[in-house]
Parts: sequence; C-alpha cells; structure tokens
Amino acid sequence: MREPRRIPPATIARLPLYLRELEELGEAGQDVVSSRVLSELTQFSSEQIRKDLAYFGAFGRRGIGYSVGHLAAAIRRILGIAEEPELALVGAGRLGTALLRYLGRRHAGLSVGAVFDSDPGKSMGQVEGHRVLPASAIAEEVRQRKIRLAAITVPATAAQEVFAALVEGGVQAVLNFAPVKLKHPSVFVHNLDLATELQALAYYGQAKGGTGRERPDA
Amino acid sequence: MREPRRIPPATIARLPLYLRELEELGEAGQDVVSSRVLSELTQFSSEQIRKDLAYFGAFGRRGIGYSVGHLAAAIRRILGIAEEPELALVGAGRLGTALLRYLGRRHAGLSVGAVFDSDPGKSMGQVEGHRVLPASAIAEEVRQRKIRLAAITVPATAAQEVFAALVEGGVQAVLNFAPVKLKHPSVFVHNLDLATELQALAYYGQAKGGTGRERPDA
DNA sequence: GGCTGTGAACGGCTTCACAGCG
DNA sequence: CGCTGTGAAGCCGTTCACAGCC
Repeated sequence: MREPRRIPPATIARLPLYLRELEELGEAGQDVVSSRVLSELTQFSSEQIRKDLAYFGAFGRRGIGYSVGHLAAAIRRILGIAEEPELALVGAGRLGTALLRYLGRRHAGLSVGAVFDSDPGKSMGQVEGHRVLPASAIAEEVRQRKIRLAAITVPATAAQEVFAALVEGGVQAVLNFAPVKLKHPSVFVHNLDLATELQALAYYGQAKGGTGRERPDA
Repeated sequence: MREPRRIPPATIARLPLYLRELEELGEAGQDVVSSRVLSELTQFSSEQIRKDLAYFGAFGRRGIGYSVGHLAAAIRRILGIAEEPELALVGAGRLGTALLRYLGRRHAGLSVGAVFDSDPGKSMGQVEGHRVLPASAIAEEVRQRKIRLAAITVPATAAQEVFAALVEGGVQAVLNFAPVKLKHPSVFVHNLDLATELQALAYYGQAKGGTGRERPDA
C-alpha cells in the first residue's frame, strides 16, 4: 500500500518527531534502528511507528530494522523538507524572532525566505540576519519567490489582513499564532494560540483534573 | 451526565477557544448565544459544541441558547483559570519573553508567579516587569508558592534538568517548548516544539500533499 | 418553532495478532 | 528467531437523529 488518498493528520504530526530522534541516532553513529528502540525514544508504540511509516512504503528490513540515514531521508522527502522550502514570516516581534532563532540554530530543513513587519522601524532594519520588508510587500514578494509556507506572529488585529495578503500571494500552508481563527477553503491553516495552550494546560494542573498521563496527541 | 471519569483531550483543547469567542461576544454586549452562532465563530459543529459542554453539565436554556456570561464563567471554572493560578516560566529568552507579553496583554486567567533563567545576567534583572530568579531556585520557589503550572522555554540541553527541578517542586502540568520529549508518570506534559510544528506544516504546503482543508484538531 | 441535551450510528485512529521475510 | 508489514478488532471521538423543554 503506497500513499493512499489521505494520511491521518496524527501520522503527519509524528513524522517530525521520528526524524528528530533519527538525527540524534545518526549523530551518535547508529546505522540501524528498530521500531522498538524508536518506540522507547518517542514514547509511541512500535506498531504505530511501523504503521505510520508503512503508509508511505516499506522502508525497513525484516529481522534487521530501519536504516537510520535512509529513513531520515525518506521522512524529509515525505514532509517536503528535503529541498529546503522557503518560509515567509510575518511579524518580527518577540515570537517571530524566537522562531527565526529556532530555525537558524537547528537545521530543520526550512529556510527563511522573507520576513515582514508593519512597523517601519523594523521594516528598515534586520532581525536575526534577515532583512525585514514592509507588510505592504507581502503578496508580491511571496508570489515572486513562489513561497508556499508562512508563519503569522502578529497581533490579533492584524492577522486577518496579513492572512489575506499571504493567500493572495499564493501561500499553501500557514501556521497562525495570533488568537484569531483563520480559515480558507484552499489553504491549510494551523491555528496555534499560545495563551489558549496555557489555558488548556491549566485544566490538567488542577488537583482533580489530570490523571497524570501525558497528552496522547503531542 | 456530569463529569465522567475522563474528558476527551480534544474537548479540553476546544474550551479555551469557546471562551475566547464568548469574551468577544460579551464585550460586544451580547447576553445570549446559540450553539449555532458559536459554531460559525469557532468552525466547530454545533453538535460538537453542545456535546463538549454537556460533559460538564447543562448550561443552556432550550429554545433560547447559552448565557454568554454564565457560560464563560463556567468554562473558566472548568479549566481552573477562575482563581487565576500562577505559572512558573523557565527560560527568559525570546520565546519566554513572548509568552510573558502574551499573558500581560490579554487576560488569560493566568498570572506569572515566577520567572527563572540560568543566565546570571538575566537572573539579576527584570523581564517584562517580572523579577528573574536563578534556575537553581526553581524547586524551592515552586514548592513555597505552591505553583502547579510551568512552561519551559530553555535550550534542549537544559530542558531535562529544569523539568526535574519543577517536578521536585511539585508542579502538576508542564508546557515544554524544548525539542526534547519530557515524560513523567504523575505530571502532565504537553510537548510543543515549534520547529516540529513547522516541519509538519511543510507537508501540507506541498503541491500534492494538502487537500486544502483545515487541520481538524486545532 | 427554536434550541438544547443525548443515545445511536458512524468513521477514523490505535492496538492486536500474526503472516511474511531475512 | 527477530523484526517488519498488515488485515482485523477495538476504541474513542464526531456526526446524526431526535426527544425534551422553553
């Protein structure tokens, strides 16, 4: 079975975590790894790991395990980070800068294609080594550079407008940190509000609330 | 049916989003809201909203809808943010500072109880109006102030150690941004690696990858 | 008539059990 | 014998359909 119409989103969300462990194993000199070992590292069941990978093909060798290097390369291809796609970042505030640092420090397979900010002061300068363009240039710049990925780290009031410009420029997938639910029929949006995450966390911090188990999805 | 043993995590994750819309409705002067209207605002189905709320009791009036104020208060109680619990933040870098700003700007129902950083320079100063304590003080400070919630925004190498100190201090729930999978049998952990999120996003930014639909879980 | 609350049906993800190779 | 790959079963959350109230 190769690449059915639709892969479970839960599977896609786990692939980067497998990749993270594979890269560590590779740096440690490991050539081969079994789903059992990956299971211990990631805390996902070994069957689940095998099933996730099987959606995309047969990468392992029976009786042996998976080649660390080959599997990592396969996951990068699947995720589309093998060719280092460019990311557009809108909002060069604290959170945006934090993201730029993350990407600069670790090699995630993503490059920063463009950084935007509506603040003229920031628009003139540089942030984390990237030139900052004015928000008014979003649509054109994104289109010209054929950027498909974007992250929005602007205040709530600006998010909708910025999103429209990104969509106009042809962006295909957006990670939105602003506390506004963005939606579009043909663009993938992942809304990730940090305040909301903390509020959900609070539930599990209550005496009676949490069972002590880890959250199953993350 | 009132408060069964275990509430679906997906339900808990949606409650803050309902709350966000309820607060906006309240500021707009709305007294009553139907699950239909909440559905349009949040993009979750009205049945799902009703079912989520029904886990905790019957808050609505048939034929009328839900009282905006009462429902908001109920959700705050359920999440445990009615009494404004304190949060411990470890790591006063870019991301940590961004989080502090988020919490300062919006009233999320959480207060910042303590901020820690291993950098002596930061430990002496203030960040976003909060005094920064040395990482060595984590366990004792958390225990003394009875802090149950924590966020970790430190580099990967420090995360495990910091986590151990928080657990020692008696923390009950942790939001971990470091690219390390933290786990503990009696403490709830939500691992949220931003680089990982971006890598998963890349999948949906591919030509063939995404169907254009929004991610169902967020 | 409108809207909530909820058992039943449905669907999708996970777990189980095992067949298939090395 | 070890480990992968996979149909089948189980489970959990969402959707459906409707009863119950206002």
